[in-house]
Amino acid sequence: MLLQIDHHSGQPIYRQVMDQIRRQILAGQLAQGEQLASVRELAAQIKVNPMTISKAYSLLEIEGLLERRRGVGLFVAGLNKAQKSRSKAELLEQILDRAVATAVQFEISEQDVHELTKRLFARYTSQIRRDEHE
Amino acid sequence: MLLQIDHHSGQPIYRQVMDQIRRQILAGQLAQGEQLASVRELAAQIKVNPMTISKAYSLLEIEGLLERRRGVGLFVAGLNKAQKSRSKAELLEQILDRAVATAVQFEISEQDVHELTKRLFARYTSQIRRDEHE
Amino acid sequence: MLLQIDHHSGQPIYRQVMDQIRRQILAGQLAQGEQLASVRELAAQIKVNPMTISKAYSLLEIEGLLERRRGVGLFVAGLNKAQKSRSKAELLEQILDRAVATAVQFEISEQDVHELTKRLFARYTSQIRRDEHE
Amino acid sequence: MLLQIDHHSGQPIYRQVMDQIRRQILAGQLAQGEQLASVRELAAQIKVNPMTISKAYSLLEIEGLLERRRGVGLFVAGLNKAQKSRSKAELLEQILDRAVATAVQFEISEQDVHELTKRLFARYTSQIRRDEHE
DNA sequence: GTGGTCTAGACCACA
DNA sequence: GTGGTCTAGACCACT
Repeated sequence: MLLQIDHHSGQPIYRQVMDQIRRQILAGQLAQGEQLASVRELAAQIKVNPMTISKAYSLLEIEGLLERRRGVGLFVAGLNKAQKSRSKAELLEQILDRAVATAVQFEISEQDVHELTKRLFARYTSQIRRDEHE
Repeated sequence: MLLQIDHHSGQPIYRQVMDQIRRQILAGQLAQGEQLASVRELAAQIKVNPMTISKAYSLLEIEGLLERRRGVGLFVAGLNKAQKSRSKAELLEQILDRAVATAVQFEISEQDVHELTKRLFARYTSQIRRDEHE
Repeated sequence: MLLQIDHHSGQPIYRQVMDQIRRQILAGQLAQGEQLASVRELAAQIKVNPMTISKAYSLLEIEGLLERRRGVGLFVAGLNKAQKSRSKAELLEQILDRAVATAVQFEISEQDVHELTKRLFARYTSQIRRDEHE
Repeated sequence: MLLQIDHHSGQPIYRQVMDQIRRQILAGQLAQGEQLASVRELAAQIKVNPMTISKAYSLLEIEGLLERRRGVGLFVAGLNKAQKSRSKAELLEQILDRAVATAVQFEISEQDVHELTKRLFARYTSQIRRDEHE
């Protein structure tokens, strides 16, 4: 499990951990039933206080995304495909809505937004290609 | 000056004030040279402590968006068009980038994002039409 | 009487007025017995509230640098040469002391300070030459 | 960390704190990565309200001189040598410029300024020697 | 433990 | 009238 923590973003670390794990589960990068890294292991990896990881895991368990098996560890909970794609769509719409609202307020045209979107997609695609060739 | 404060968002009030004023300045809804509502006035309007408003104003002054005239009040600072449109574009790109990154991670196609964007724009446009007919 | 007011310096306007008049008196640019511009006149010239000028004048009167002649106006008070050159030396030493203290704290050598001083003097000298040719 | 606060200087306390910490960082007396005294600790030491210290620290963070580590404390930010010596030179030049401008206005010769500077340096040097023998 | 936010209320400086 | 500073004390979020 790869996590990127930005200590200077103002965003609490436990939230950054939660967000990234949640996204990986929705994206299928963390498969259902898969075991997560232990609190200590993950804490050591990203060099933060174990309490911080524990908090993130607990909150994800409350959300129903993780399942605790006592004495064993934490696992990715089952989530059917419909739920998953609904969650994905909702999360995307929520973020995109903020972008569109901003564009409308700034009187930036739909056309300009469309072109900017294309540019950003192209950037990610070329990024991925580079990663694959490494 | 109209501000919407959400006391339960977790986002600090002074930041909400800053964000909304910053956006209004960039959008031109607050014109250059215009005097802002006084600290006490705005504080009374949104029912918070004057210090909270004062803090928001001070930080915006440090950012260079506001200008103080001692004993008189605070005014929208001069900002040339180029700076303004650059700031607007940057803010939009920053938000849109998150949306695209999310779509890529979730393997949602550029086409789907485009259509969702269209839907969201349509929603705002009809919203504005309704507002105009009031 | 020429005054330069910087509205963005943080320094109160009435203090800027006081400092500049005090310096001009010490430098002899405002001669003993000379009449000062009236409160209204000066206020109009530098575009500030007349109360601000009035405050500056009153404080300078208390300091003994100005003399009020009722119904006539304010005049530069008498100050003997010895007092004047002592005041000048004191003011300069006070400012220079801060510079030296800073250099010592930053471990900038006396030699470097000397050379910087030379450069700054040269800058002012060429400035004055330009002014004289205008 | 030693700070001298003058409660009667007219200069706001939070600014005095900022100026002194800024100078200590530039002078290297506070090393990069070093943890600062906690808000409560420093507040107790100089007997002011914690918010006053907090304000000073926050503004220095905005300036980029300090770095926050959430739940841990504040640390001196990394600043490369070039930036540091540039900042030092700028601060010194700014102060020295005022001294030279004053001398020019008062028609005090460059030679006299030079000698005064020497005297002031000598005073600080002997001061330091005394401190070292204590 | 750390810093951040907010309040209520006081007093000051400025124009 | 304007904003700026400071206090005392509360509560919260983070590690």
